Amino acid sequence: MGKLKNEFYTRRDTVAVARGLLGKLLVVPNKNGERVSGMIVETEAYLGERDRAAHSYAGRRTARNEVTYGPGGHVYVFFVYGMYYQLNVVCGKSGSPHVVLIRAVEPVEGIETMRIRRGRATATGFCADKDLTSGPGKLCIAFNIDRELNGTNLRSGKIWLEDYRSVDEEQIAVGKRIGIDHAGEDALRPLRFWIRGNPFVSKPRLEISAKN
DNA sequence: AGCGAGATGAGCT
DNA sequence: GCTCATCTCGCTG
Repeated sequence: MGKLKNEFYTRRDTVAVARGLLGKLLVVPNKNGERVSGMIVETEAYLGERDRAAHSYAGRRTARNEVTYGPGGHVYVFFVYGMYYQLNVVCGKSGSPHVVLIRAVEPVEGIETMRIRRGRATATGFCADKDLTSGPGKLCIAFNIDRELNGTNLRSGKIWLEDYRSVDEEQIAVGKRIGIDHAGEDALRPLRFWIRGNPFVSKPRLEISAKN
């Protein structure tokens, strides 16, 4: 169960990384060293300066997205909607600000820890298991991911990815990315990937084709 | 089971 | 000022 090598993030195109991340295990140990982990079931590719949906579109390089201009194999975490964080993996080589957004995982280890953290975000203090990590904001709460992790190397001891399950190509569903209607034609591109039928996928019904 | 509003802050797409 | 790579709750039916 070793951490994924750096080449996983740097050597292939971003779509291949987004597909390849399905079935991998996201691990973020807590302060006691307990493993909190989940299998990635939904991703989106953001293709840098020529992608209207990307933060770096048209060369907008700012303090916020600076780490996306660095080498692949690091984490890009940003704050959105005044309340939520989003976890991304930086891909490719320095100067090419491509990322893959991790949109959903299936809980594997540390599930009780996730229940406590997610319960704090609800009025009742309770969170159904199917809602623990079934969205980009939810999984950041369940894994305690915030801006402190921005820029962290994925081969550090704070957050990493491991091999876990292999996913056949025909299990991968493809669709439009979520929440980027402002991106014009790029909003239609088939850059969202998920494991068909997995109950932790955030919006399963938007499949536009089974193959790329 | 599906919508609309509200929460909340950072960057202007 | 307004727009978000969102989520929860409360209303409808």
